[in-house]
Amino acid sequence: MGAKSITIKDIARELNISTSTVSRALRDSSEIGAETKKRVLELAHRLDYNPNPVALSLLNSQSNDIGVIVPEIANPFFAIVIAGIEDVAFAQGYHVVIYQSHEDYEREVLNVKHIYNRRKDGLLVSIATTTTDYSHFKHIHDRGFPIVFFDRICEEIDTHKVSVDDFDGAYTATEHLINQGCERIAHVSGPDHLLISRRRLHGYRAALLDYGKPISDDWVVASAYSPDSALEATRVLLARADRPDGIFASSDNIAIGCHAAITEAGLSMPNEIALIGFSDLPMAALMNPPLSSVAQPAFEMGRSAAELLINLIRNPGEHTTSISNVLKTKLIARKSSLRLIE
Amino acid sequence: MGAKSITIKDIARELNISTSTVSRALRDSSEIGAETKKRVLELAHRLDYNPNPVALSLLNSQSNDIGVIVPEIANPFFAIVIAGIEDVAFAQGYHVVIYQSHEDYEREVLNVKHIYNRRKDGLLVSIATTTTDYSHFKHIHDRGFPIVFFDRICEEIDTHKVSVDDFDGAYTATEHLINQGCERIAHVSGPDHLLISRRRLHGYRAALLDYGKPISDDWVVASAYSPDSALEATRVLLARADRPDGIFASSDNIAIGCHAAITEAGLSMPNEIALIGFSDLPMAALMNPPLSSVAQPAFEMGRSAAELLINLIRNPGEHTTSISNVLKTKLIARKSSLRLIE
DNA sequence: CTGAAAGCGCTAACAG
DNA sequence: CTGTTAGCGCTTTCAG
Repeated sequence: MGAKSITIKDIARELNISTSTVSRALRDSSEIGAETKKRVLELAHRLDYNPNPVALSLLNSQSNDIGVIVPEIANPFFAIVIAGIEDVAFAQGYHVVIYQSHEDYEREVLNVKHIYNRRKDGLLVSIATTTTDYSHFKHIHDRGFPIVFFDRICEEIDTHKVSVDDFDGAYTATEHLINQGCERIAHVSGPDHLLISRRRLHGYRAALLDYGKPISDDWVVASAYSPDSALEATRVLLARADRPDGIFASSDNIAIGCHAAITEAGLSMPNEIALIGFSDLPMAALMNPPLSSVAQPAFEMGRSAAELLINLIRNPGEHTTSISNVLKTKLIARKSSLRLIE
Repeated sequence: MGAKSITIKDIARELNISTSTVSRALRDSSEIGAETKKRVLELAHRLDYNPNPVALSLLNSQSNDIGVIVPEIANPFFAIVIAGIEDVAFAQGYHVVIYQSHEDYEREVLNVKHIYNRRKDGLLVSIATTTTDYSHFKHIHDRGFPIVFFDRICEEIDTHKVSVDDFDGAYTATEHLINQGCERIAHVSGPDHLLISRRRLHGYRAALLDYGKPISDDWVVASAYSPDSALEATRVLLARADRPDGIFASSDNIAIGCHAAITEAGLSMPNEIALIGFSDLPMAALMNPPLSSVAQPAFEMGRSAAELLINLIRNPGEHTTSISNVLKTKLIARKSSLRLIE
């Protein structure tokens, strides 16, 4: 198993002093003689002593780790959020441990257990699409474990949350399609039970209503947040007699599927049909035609969530009201929807 | 800090037996009476008892966690490799803890320390581009800590490695450009000190040599493995009097930069200039024109690396020769390079 | 079949 | 200023 790592005991023996003295010297306690302190520090350095974090963790029931659960790290949106989280956490001396639920409820439950049992100091989470029961979160939240939700938040639990203004972003996207002259605007939505899906759907409906455009359930098709699923859904949409001339997709991943279906059907973007997504992932600009989208401040979302969590960790018990930080989105118009020169 | 979690001590007290008996009953030891065993198990279940993994970890100096260090999870190639790793690890009862070096040497050193100190059971790593000193790996490897390198491997350390046949993949890509009628073939390479960069460069050179095509250092420009860096490099290349009519990019991320530069210069792909990348990331097919590439079996690479590592963990000391698993690549020809109908 | 005791590495009262 | 003791939660000899 390899050479044993050295402990304060080794240092104590070598120096003929007690382990507590070594411990105190290492932590630069004021009640240790300058001379002793120096000798300890020197030997520790020479021996390349490293405190055993596991022992610390057992002692304090804390780890300086914060757990993050996302559906998929392969999704660039989440990768960027994580970068934001790490940015703050690292600066505050926390290490970020990443977990993937793979959109699977069972896996999410396992991850939560792992995080709780391993004495992580807190949890940042964006819930899986298959999750409809929140008792695993409730369970640890009731025991005082710090949780902050981001993006795919859970309304049922009273704690801090960070999200974007999905309604507003969706409204703006739909409005944009209307401004470009679209008359029959469809929506490929995300899974129903996800709050972000519903909010985006509502924003879409509200814009149509405000502008007196036709609204119909036939124009709204549900899809998972994946290109494959969206491809299928869009095919159905395009096969209709009253084919839409504009599509607002609930995410860029969905928009990729729409994009493929439109290309496959031989329709021209944006003239025969205009398309806009949500998130503005890096690849949006690389598509052909480049995909319009609603940009989300992913990095900022990660930063904010991490800040709120660390606050919760450091000031436990302070039963102030839970904060819901709602970030602004930004419309990015590209060729997939730009019919007019603005 | 919330309700204390319950321990074997609680169970012991409740049942008026000793903790050791509880411990044994829980582990289904053969030397415990069926009756006692039943009562313990029942109470444990009723109380929702969970063993404290931190205590176990302190006791055994192991954690059932394996650490993985990648440059960036936002890179889909690594995200897929990780999925492969998780696939194997999860089935074997290990949890995968993901670390990012962000291509930063200092960060990589920190990650390695964390993994070693936290008593992770092993390390899977693809090294950062800025890493030129391998002593942090050497240090823990010398102490018997199990390490397996994948993709960006480190030759200096004698342990298992998983990579693809970079030379062969590069040769095939270059050969493909030659077959498509390219005469002046350039290469946008990755950082020099990365083995994969050098191997791909050599494959490129070998193909040109074999087919009697012109070879020149002017045709080879170095770039970081990022679109931005490649964009700059390609601009220089395209500004040359003897502009190339084919480019082999050392990775898809580099190819994205080449793609942008070519489009920016108003050149047509593949007729005026053909382009091929390396990795076949999902986005390659979505570009316009779709990007040709050399597919790497990323998932398989993850699986293989995890298997080798778990083997190393479970059979320590067995000083058999280190295995180098070299996986095959596959040419994926798309419109960015296909001039002829094959 | 079961209990008492020691110990993983470290810190924090409690004595000197 | 420094040492002794106890304990975080668990397993594992060693004694019954």
